[in-house]
Amino acid sequence: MQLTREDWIKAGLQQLADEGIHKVRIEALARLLKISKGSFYHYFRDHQELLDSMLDYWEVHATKLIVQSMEQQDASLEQLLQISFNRDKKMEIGIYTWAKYDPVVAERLVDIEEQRISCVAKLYQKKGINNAESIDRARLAYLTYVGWMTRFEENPNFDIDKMVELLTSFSG
Amino acid sequence: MQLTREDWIKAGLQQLADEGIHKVRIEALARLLKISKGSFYHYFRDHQELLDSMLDYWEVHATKLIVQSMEQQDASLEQLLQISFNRDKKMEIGIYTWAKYDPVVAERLVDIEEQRISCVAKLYQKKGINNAESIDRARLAYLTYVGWMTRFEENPNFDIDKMVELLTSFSG
DNA sequence: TTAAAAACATACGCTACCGTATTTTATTGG
DNA sequence: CCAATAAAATACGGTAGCGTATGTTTTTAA
Repeated sequence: MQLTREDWIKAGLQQLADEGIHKVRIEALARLLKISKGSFYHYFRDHQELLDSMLDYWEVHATKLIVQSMEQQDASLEQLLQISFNRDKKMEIGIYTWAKYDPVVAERLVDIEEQRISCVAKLYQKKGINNAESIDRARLAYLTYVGWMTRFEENPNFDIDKMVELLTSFSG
Repeated sequence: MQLTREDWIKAGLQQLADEGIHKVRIEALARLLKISKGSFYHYFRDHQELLDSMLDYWEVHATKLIVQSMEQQDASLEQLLQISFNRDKKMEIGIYTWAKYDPVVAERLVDIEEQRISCVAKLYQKKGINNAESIDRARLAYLTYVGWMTRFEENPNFDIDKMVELLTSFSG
């Protein structure tokens, strides 16, 4: 079966999730796809173009669509946080770690995370919390999410339910 | 002036903080230290031994000493969080990112973070919060810290004071 | 002072990548 | 069917890094 450009991108993203951005190498992907590396250059000018394409692909498939569906579905704050904390995080943490090495990725991540934060902030407002505090609380929830994503695989002592409970309870 | 083993370790950690673990290369460090790479092998058997030594060094100098001093100095929760959020984080984030690529580093980080968490939990208890909730709140604060460490450089919209305020206020 | 040891420099072979050039095989439209 | 195009394979030269071997300088200790 003939490969497509998208096959290379998916293989790159899979490798990113499994091994990190530094293992996203043309020859390694070619081995995984059981094809010669020569054909890679039919679909991409160079290694960088693959990386760019991977980020584009992820941005559309893993983020924009999710934010949209959350805005539509009218989910509760608790539900949104539970969904966020429970989704498969391997790809996501791969992207975040990648951003630590690539300023272009880092920049695009800021846009995405600000979207996510304002999404959460709206749900805090729905619970009757004022505008300013809603944003602060959304930022806190988001940072907790990033921290959890970073550490939950290595340290199993973090209880999602407890975190969500604390993040969604009012302060006195 | 003659170099020491510690000079190589410090250079390695500096490179880790500045460029990440993947740029901690023998020949790159030799260039930085303005010395030939041949002499590296006088102090270390191989590249891995340098990495091991770097982790040892960091564990002693950046963590054990800090935890000790905090336990002694009888600081408040707010003070501890402020100090944690304000310290230079470049080295720390370098280590955490490194852990994503190296299971040995990841494992040692679990011990360290559990120490830190129980340290924070004790301060929550001092404020009159019961044992179980203190630990949950300490975990929340810790995850927020990790998330903030990961993102604050790229996204300046996170306000430390607001985060500390939310983390230290009681819930109703 | 001088021989041994430590520190440092140089040169080498090896591997894993990159990107290019060239050739071979498949696919497709006229 | 058969050119023309696309896809894939092969072969090449180049770079960066590893670890070893070997040679040179510097330091140390008897």
